[in-house]
Amino acid sequence: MNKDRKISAPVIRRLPRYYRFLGELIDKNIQRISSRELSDKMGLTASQIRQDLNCFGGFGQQGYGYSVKGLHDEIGHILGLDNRYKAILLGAGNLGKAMAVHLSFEKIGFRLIGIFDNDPNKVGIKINDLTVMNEDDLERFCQENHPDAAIFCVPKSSAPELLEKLYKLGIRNYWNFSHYDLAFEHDDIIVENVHLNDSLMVLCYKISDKNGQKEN
Amino acid sequence: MNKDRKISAPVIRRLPRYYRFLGELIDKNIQRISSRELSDKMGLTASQIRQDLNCFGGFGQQGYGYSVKGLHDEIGHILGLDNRYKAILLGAGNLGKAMAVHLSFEKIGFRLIGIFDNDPNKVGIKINDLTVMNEDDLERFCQENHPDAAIFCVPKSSAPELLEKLYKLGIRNYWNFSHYDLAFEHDDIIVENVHLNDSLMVLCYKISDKNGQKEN
DNA sequence: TAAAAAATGATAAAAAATTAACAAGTTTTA
DNA sequence: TAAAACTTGTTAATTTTTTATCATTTTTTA
Repeated sequence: MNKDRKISAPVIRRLPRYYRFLGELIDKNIQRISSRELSDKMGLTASQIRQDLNCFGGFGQQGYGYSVKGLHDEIGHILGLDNRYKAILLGAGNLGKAMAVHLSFEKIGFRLIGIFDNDPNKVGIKINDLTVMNEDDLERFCQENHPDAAIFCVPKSSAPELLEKLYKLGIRNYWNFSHYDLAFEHDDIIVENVHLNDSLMVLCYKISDKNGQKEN
Repeated sequence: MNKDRKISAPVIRRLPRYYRFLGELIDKNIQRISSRELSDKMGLTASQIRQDLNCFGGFGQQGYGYSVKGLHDEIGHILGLDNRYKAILLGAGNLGKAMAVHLSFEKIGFRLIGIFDNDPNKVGIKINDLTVMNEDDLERFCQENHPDAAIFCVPKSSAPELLEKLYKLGIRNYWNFSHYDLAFEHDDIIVENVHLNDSLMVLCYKISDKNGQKEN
């Protein structure tokens, strides 16, 4: 699929953003766009957009630009959004519930097939059309359904142990919300982190930095 | 405070992670650490750690290393975590509620002082010790309380309009969860984005990429 | 229909970020 | 107490990422 393997992380992280902006253009019924116009909208350089896209192939046409729909589809395909990776959610607390309800998994490559919690009060609750299961059912469930990925919405304290359990059950891909860095015990797992605390701290830094500059 | 202004974004984004790891060392009663040891734990190079820290000053000592507690405090201070920036939360849906309940604002530079929603069914609900207010009360509330930052947990569709409202009320700092890029209408605002969709798409890419490599 | 304008993809240049190397100083060991 | 082992902060080298340039092709205009 890819031109020649190993796309750099910065490029990959920009792809979803391209995808989003192109989606908005589709909604506005715009059919073609040049790297220049897109760069204006997105606050990037046109050069960067062309460079990024050319990691995967020449999707544009000289003198014309890019087909919005065509490029949107291409990027969706590059990201693998046409997959339906089976995901299970660990932790049905506020955060886990929010993720289950808030996200449109089906549009972005996943299907949520199970929700687990070890709190008996949570077991049995319905979220979307799934019933929260006890963590004791994990083994049976995984053997029957072979989930591809796990969404980690558990407290830091239970993260390491739970990771081991899931690793033994064959799960290698993780979306991690716990305030804990997975991925050190095993070198064959993929982890995408959402460190909310870290993000808020960065905002705190930026605010403090701005205020500091004013004072100078 | 800073040695000489303008710290690069990659460095800033690593600071919370250093802070977290140092916090764990404190919990384990470890009092000193070398850049080498820390780099092993964190999966970085020792050189990078020393380089990063030296953006802000020489916190270590030759032959000894760094005082864990001292460095933790320094980084917390650099991040501005000793502030209590007043934050309001917009959107008391699943996601907003999760943020309010899940995060320890007070430990990371903020204080949550108000929650707003435009859904009458949500107004009046208690989250933590705050009662959800109607968005019509925003103006009065802001004039009385002067919040420093807004946490954006609203749907994409209402994001642009709400941003304008808050901008007019003087709010310049945003933590953005909406699937929308703020920060183009105004060049004097600070936005820290948490694009959950984007993050999940990146995971999707990584999984697809790994599978693709296997097939090759 | 011919010239001008516009736009890509590719290559080259520049800038930024990471890693390596090392002098200078501290701690530990024997 | 003297030598060996460590470790930082800094400077240099390397690598990565971003930006600029330009030949080539397409579209638009007159």
